[in-house]
This record gives sequence, C-alpha cells and structure tokens, in this order.
Amino acid sequence: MARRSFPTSDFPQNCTCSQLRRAARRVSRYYDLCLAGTGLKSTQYSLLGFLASEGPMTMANLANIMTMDRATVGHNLRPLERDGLLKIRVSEEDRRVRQVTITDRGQEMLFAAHPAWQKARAGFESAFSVREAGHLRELMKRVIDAPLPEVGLEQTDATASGRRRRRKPS
Amino acid sequence: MARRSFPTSDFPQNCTCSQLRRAARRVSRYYDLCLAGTGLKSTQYSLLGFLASEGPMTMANLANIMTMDRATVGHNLRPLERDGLLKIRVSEEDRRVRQVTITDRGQEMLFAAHPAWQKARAGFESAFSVREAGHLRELMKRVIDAPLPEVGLEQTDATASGRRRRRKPS
DNA sequence: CATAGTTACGGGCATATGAGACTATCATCC
DNA sequence: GGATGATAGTCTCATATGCCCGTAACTATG
Repeated sequence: MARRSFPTSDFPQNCTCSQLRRAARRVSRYYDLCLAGTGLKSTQYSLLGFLASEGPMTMANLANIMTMDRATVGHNLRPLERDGLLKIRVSEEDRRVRQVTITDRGQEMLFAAHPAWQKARAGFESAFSVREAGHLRELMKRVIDAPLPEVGLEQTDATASGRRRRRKPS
Repeated sequence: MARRSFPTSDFPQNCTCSQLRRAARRVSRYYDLCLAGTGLKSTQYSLLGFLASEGPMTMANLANIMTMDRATVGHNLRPLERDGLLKIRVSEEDRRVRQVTITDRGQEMLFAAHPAWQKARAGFESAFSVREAGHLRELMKRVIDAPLPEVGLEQTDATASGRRRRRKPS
C-alpha cells in the first residue's frame, strides 16, 4: 500500500474551517429554503437588514459589518439594485465613495420576509435549543472578532508544476 | 418618520445564520490565504482530504460527508478532475453511480499543502485557543447533525410583485 | 502646484453553492 | 416484459465569494 498516510487526527473531520463551512452550508440551506417564497436569499436578507437597521452606509462599511470582501459586497448589491431594493449613489463629500440606501420597496420586501425568517429561526431553535443557539452566536462573534495573525506568503514545491495561474503574464 | 421599525433584537446582528456565514467567510479567507501558495482552496483541500482518508466513494457519498448539495459536489470536482487530482469513472455495478478516486498527483498536492494547512490551523488556534477551537468544532458537529424540521412552503405577498422568477413557464 | 502614496470601487476571472428540469439507469410490480 | 417509480448525476441559471488589476479621487509632501 503505497498511499502516504496522514495523521487521522488532522483530517477534514477535525478541520475547524471545514466544519465551519459545513455548518454554514447546512444552516444557509435551511434559511434559504424557508425564505424561498420571499424572493430573498439569506445573504440578501442580512444585507438589507443591516441597511434597514443601521441606515445608509458606504460599501466599505457594509463589507466591514458583514465580514465580507469589498468586491463581494459590490457583486451582491447588484441584483438588489437591479430590482430596486436599494439605491447606490456617489457621495457628495468624497466622490470615490458610494452611499448605499435601502428603498421603500426594499423595506417592504424585508418586512414581508420577516415571518419566513422568524420561521427559520424558530425551526433551527427547535432542533438546537434557544440557549445553544445563543451560545453559538456568541461563539461566532468571537470567531469573527478573533485577531488572526498575519500570514507570511510561502510556496509549496507542488505549485511549481503550475496549477491554474491567473492571467497569462502579459 | 415613515420607516417601519423592526425589533432590534432580531436583526442581522442576532441572526444565527448570518453570524455563522460571517464566521465561515472570515475563517475561510484566512485558510485560503494560508493555502494560497499551494494551488488548493479550502474546499478543495477538504474534498481531497476526505478522498484520501476515506478512500474512493460516490458523489452522493461525498455530498453527504461534506454536507453539500450533490450538484455542488459535481461542480467542485470538475476543476480537480481537469487538473488530474482525481478521477471520476462510472461504477461497474451501477452505471448511474460515479466512483471518485484521488490520483497520485492529488495525493502529492494534498501532502504538499499539509504544512500550509497546519500553519492556518496554528494561526487560528493562536488567536482562539486550542481548547476553544475544539469546542467550536464540537458545536459545529452538533449544528451539522441537528435534525432541522421540515419547511412548509409558503408565499409572501411581496412575492406577487414578481422578483426574479426562474425560467418562463413554457 | 506637481507628484507620490492611499483609498474606494469597478471589471474580469475562477471557484462555491444550490434550485429546478432533464436523462440514464436501476428496481418493482403486475 | 413493459409501465411505474425511485435514484445518481448532469445541465442551466442565478447568486455568493474573493483575488488581482486598473481607474478615479482624495491626501500628504516637497
């Protein structure tokens, strides 16, 4: 048996990242299923929710509170803007900045989706207990705020064989 | 002030799904950054890791242990297959089934990426503590295994105004 | 004021994720 | 053995996620 064996203790079953992603997929699917009739996905619901509760803000600001890449925010806003749920306009003071504002239509959409969201929450808590769910959110908060150390960029030798390089060197 | 106010207590800041997704994004970004030099993303690392430790298996099986949709597995396998890190072949016994097997090249890639993955793990645990990280994985496991109740599909009235319907009724 | 550095976004690329419709195959049941 | 139903994957579409690079705009510095 030529197969190089890895220490079983450090495999995907025990990878924090993998576990976190799996859990996120699971819960997201559940929420999205509950929200299915509303026309909003879970991410969109969060985005609009933040805009509704925190008021208009810049994309960088949104990226920050959503723990999301700025480019990702840009992408995710597009469908919502297209459908008139929010407006994006150039700031007066600083023309680099975009002010994102939820529209009335967006507010309505959000409001209309609220029961479905509540149902998702209730469903989750019926399986996981209100107390545990609270504990979970608390823990997630700590993960989000954890000061991760810098990463020094290094190279594996297996990379040399050149898998998927972006763009050809012009 | 016409803005309908939502109970602050149930907004994105307190949404389990949103928090979970945020944490997953944060940690994934960190892991992906650590893995950057290796040519593998975190999902791909998990996928190959499972295949390496559990042996060849079907896509449905993979979907199961990855807590992932079957279609998603299909999509995610494609780049790995393209780059020769795994093989997908039709099963002999049941020709509906695809057997997915990691290749030698895949094993090497995984092996080469292992130090980077360890570094990610170490980095995370330096900020979050080994004990807490273990606790976190334990909790994620419970989330993944939680028996979520069925969802009865319903309609919001805001949907009637027709946002993004898939396909036109033929 | 020119210019260099920084910051905020947009565009393009590649992967990640999942729903819905469809196809091929297997399993039943009559 | 043919209709019927269930199962495994695929194809298409839409969104989600984040990188790199380029551009516009602001800021600091000489």
